[in-house]
Amino acid sequence: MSTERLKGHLDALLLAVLEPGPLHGYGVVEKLRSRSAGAFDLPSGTIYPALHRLERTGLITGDWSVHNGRRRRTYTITAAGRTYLASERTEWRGFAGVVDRVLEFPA
Amino acid sequence: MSTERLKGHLDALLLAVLEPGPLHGYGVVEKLRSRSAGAFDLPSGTIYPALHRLERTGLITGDWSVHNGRRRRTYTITAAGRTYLASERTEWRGFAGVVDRVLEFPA
DNA sequence: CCACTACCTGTAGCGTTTCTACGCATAGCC
DNA sequence: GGCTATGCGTAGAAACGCTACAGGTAGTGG
Repeated sequence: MSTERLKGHLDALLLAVLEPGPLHGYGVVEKLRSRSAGAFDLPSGTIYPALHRLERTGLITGDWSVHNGRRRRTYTITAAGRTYLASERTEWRGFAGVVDRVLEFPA
Repeated sequence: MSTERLKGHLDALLLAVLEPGPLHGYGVVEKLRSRSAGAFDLPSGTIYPALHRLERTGLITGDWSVHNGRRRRTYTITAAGRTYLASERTEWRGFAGVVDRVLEFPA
C-alpha cells in the first residue's frame, strides 16, 4: 500500500502507537509496522521529522537515554497529545464515513 | 471537516462522482457536496486543476459545450478511469481498515 | 439601470507533508 | 574485516490541496 495516502493522518497514527506507553523512534517504526501487519513500513526520514514536529507542538515529550551502548530518544504522549488523539479519532471516523459514502455508493 | 485530509484520495472521489454519468466541473463540486452531506465543499481552485490532471492522464475526457449562454466543459469517465476507480476502491478499503486497526485498538 | 447572486472556468503561488537519498555511529555475528 | 540490526538525523525534491485572484454570462430585486 502506497504510504503517500498517509498524508494528514500520520500524526494520529504515531500518537495512537505511543498511547499505551513510551517508545523510542526506532520502536515506533517497528510497532507501527507490526500493528498494521506490515502495511505501514515508514522510513526513518519520515518518522523522525514527524516525531520532532509532535514534540515541538507539545503532543509528545522526548528524553535521551542510553540502551545497550546506543543512545535513544524516548517519546511519551502528553495530556495534550491524548486530547488531540481523541479528536483525531473522531475526525477519522467522520472522514472515513464520508469517503465510504461517496466512493462506494454511486447514485 | 478539514479537507486537507483528502490528500491522495481526491482523484478517486472525483471519478466516483463521474461514474454514474458525465458532469461539468461546477456540477462535480455540487454533487460531491451533496453526496458528502456538505462535508466535502471543494473550492474551484482545487477541483479544476484536479479535473485537468485526470484528463491529462486519460482517466476522464472533456468536451466544451454551451448551456444557457454559459460555456461548460463536460467530463466523462473513460474505461481506464473505471478500472482505476475500481483499484482505488480496493486500495481505500485496505487503507481504511489498517488505519482503523492502528488507530482504534491500542494494545 | 444598478447591484447582487448564482453559474462557470481558470491560473499563480503558498504551505504542508511525506519521500528519497544520504550521513554517522555502536553492537554483535560470521 | 564485513555484514546486519539498531538507532538518530538532515537536505532536497515532489505531490497536492489551499488561498487569492481573474474574468465572464444570466437572472432577480430594488
